[in-house]
Amino acid sequence: MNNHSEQRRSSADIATLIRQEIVKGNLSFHERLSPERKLAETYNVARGTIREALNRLEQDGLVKIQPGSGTYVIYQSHEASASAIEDANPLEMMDARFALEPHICRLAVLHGRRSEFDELEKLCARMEDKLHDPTAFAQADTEFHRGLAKCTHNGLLIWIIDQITSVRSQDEWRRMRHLTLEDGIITRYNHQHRQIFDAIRAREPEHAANLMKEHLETARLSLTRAAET
Amino acid sequence: MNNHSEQRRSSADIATLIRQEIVKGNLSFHERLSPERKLAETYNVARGTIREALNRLEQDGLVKIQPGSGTYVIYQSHEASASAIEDANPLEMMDARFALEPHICRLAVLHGRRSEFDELEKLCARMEDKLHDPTAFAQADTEFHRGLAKCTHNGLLIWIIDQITSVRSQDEWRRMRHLTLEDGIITRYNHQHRQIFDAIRAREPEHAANLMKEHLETARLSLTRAAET
DNA sequence: CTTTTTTGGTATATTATTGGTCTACAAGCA
DNA sequence: TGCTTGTAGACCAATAATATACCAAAAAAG
Repeated sequence: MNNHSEQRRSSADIATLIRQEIVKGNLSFHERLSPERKLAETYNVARGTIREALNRLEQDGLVKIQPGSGTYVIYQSHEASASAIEDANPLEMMDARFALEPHICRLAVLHGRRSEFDELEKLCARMEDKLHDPTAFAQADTEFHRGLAKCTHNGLLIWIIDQITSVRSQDEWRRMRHLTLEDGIITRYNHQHRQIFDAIRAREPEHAANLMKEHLETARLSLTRAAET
Repeated sequence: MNNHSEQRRSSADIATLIRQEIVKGNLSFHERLSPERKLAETYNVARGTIREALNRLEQDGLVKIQPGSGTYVIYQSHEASASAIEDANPLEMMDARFALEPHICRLAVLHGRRSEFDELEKLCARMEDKLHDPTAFAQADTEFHRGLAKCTHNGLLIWIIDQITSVRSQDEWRRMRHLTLEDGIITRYNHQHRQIFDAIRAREPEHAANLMKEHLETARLSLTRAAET
């Protein structure tokens, strides 16, 4: 409304201005605001006024003031996180894998090359080796499933698997995986992986697809069980 | 708003800069970052600051620090790999649909609501109406298959279908579609769509899935036939 | 294989920056 | 007048960034 440059601005005005910067996304999550002295300069206002505004914003939960360090934005703008794939939940992902991976097994049988099968075998060995290291196992597991996709020689399918995997590697997940990946489960997964691999190398598409379904069913079960605890 | 040149950069700022490099794709999957000392030089900042930033990025799961070796990107940026979808060919897409859509039919039976089925029926009617307008038919067809995905209530699957569809709508495609979409084919598609829809409304998951496989087989055949001419 | 180089990990003293606090003063308003 | 609010400046304590040196593991060179 008013904006004659030489007007005195209240702390509430400043708070509004900075709040707008934040929700508009000019200042994004975890970003540090300019120091109070600098803000005072840019807004042409005394430092005390800035401080009052910032305290207000902190009470509103937009900002965290850390003495000696700075003032940081703690507010997730909706636009930033709404990337559709970002907030897929575990069960959605399992359904997507259920759709894709059995058929990927069939295609792997059809189009896979010996060298790629050798790769898969190495990955099986690595997973069996990492029985007591859930993190390393999970990584090898991801590569195994990606390796299956690579056997199809279908760039689109590989891309889709990669996208799904990128969901899999989100933060919330890592915690859940620690819950689910006990030694017993890993042993079982390894057995299933090996079976799937054998079926593919033996060029038995339907068998491989069915084994994959079993495998995914196992994974889904341990997921839901972990979710209940 | 901040950093008019002469502001001291905090580790948070550095973390933000490097994070941007990664998500923009300047630093891609499995790539090694410059050594810390070098980064300190290029960002004009002390090594400790770089280290703090990198530790942050590691906690965020963007990066893996390997002592004695280097720091590696472990994050696949969506934007960077988006090109993979640009140059997918028709047959790759058909295989992907073969993997996805039959299972989508099963899930549609499980989770679909009456209102969504009504939507599908309208789309069937619209397609039957557009027997002599290939462009309009193709559009309704796309919406029908997307509608099936919506019945699953699985945001991830819907997203994937949308991505695949965006491949479908490329230029080269439209030409091919004119070749393939004669009246006879459209009639046959309509019949199959109607069958699939009936099976879903009758809550017969396997039947619906099999009908979808037939449908896709038909589509693939007319594609390959068009490619030969 | 051994040696050298590179790389991240750690420690520390120093310096600079930043928010926190206090005081004195001026401007606007009831 | 008396109250509130913004201004200006000084100083403090907490924190972070710097600069430097040295270590251990990995990688590269010989």
